[in-house]
Amino acid sequence: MKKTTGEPVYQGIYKELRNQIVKGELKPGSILPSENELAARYETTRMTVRKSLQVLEHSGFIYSWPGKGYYVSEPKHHTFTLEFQEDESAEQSSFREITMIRAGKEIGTLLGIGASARVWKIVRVIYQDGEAIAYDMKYIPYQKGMPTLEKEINYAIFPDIVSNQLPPFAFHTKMEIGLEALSEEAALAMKCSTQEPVMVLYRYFLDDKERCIGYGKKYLRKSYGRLKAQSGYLL
Amino acid sequence: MKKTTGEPVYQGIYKELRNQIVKGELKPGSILPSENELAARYETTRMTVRKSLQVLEHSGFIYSWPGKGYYVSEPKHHTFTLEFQEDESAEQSSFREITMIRAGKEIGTLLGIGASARVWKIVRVIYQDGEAIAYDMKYIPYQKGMPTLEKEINYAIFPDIVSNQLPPFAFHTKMEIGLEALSEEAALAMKCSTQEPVMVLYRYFLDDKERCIGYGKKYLRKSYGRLKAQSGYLL
DNA sequence: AAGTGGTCTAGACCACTGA
DNA sequence: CAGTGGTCTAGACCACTTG
Repeated sequence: MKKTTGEPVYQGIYKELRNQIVKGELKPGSILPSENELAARYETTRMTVRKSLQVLEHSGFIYSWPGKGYYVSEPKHHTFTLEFQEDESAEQSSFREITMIRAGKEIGTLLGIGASARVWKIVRVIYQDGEAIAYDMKYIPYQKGMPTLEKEINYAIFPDIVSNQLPPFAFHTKMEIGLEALSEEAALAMKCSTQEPVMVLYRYFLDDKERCIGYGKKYLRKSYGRLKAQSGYLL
Repeated sequence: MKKTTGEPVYQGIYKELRNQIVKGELKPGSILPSENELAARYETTRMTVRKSLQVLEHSGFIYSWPGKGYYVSEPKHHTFTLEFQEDESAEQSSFREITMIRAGKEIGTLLGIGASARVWKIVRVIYQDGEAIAYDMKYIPYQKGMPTLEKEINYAIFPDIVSNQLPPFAFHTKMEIGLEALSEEAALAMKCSTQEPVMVLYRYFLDDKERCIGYGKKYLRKSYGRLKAQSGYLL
């Protein structure tokens, strides 16, 4: 293929194939031309064609079946991406409180420790325009040799706290979104009526062996707004 | 590098580098050895090393800066993946109703059509163990030449409906998760008390020009359970 | 047996970054 | 300037699928 512009050859091939898929000329399940045929058609080599196909594969448009060929994928319209940043803009407007408590049965079970084990409890109230919109609770098992948590807690973003104990790529998070009534404790701190319905974000920080090393629960009042998620393909 | 097992060379290199990152020996922001140095160290070629690095890059562990080198990324602990399947298991237990209505102001605005335009409204109640757990509403602009929707509606999964009009890769979805009180209409159909708090999933089906071609609203009662999301890295 | 994708080699030229 | 990653070539051998 002639290089008429500064655009890499493989990107041109990628775009042509992608457009055929997006337009529906190549439907899910149908097979693509083979690497050799594409290489011949575009007057280039297999490796360059493979680069195009790998980009298509990563973008979710196609998959390969060794010995057979490349096929157009079924689009994953059920997979969403949700960005959840922890109160980055709310630093000043959030009030915090740190206490050391006994885990208790519920938290102890979640964290895989005894009910009488010591646990840091970190509480924040998130305000917006002078109104309390969320109530955040974090639970972290206490360990000897832990850095003075009170000092570090200024950066009470969850991943950062956990990162003090584990390398940052050594853990992952599971999140659940549910519905509850506001607890008395939270209602009191937010100065609103108890039993008010709220969305709840449950967060589990897990190490590589799926052991829970941190648990968070966050009440979101209606005024917090909606959580947003996206599904789709990069065009 | 000697091939002692059937494992590809690039996978071995990938795993070694990945383990160093996961263990924290290579921290976010630090630079990796250059392609040439890795090629020499593993007694292979640049192209093979590049394959390893590309896998690492796709997995989110590193990024490249042309002219400088490869660097360890900051882990994205704030990006979650949420799978939301539409009631696939509930086929038999869901009741449906299809009507054609005038869009009205709210729906008309969302769909970018006039308030008096015709719109299909598709309603389903989702049951589980004899109890209504969710109430689903979908709105789709009526168009001439549309296939008989009543017939197609047996497959009333949203992406499939939209696919009748557009190729399956030509649209994407935005979703929002919020909190509301149950509408009278929904409470009536589900035989529960009106004003009951529920989670709400708002879904917007958008074409490549961000025009809304379908809108959905789904009430989830507490008994529906929690939505689940994950963030993390493949090890 | 012929065709497919998966892996790998040993070069090449380019644009870019930093000393 | 030397070093880096980005692109590209023209081959090669392998395991797998299909007729």
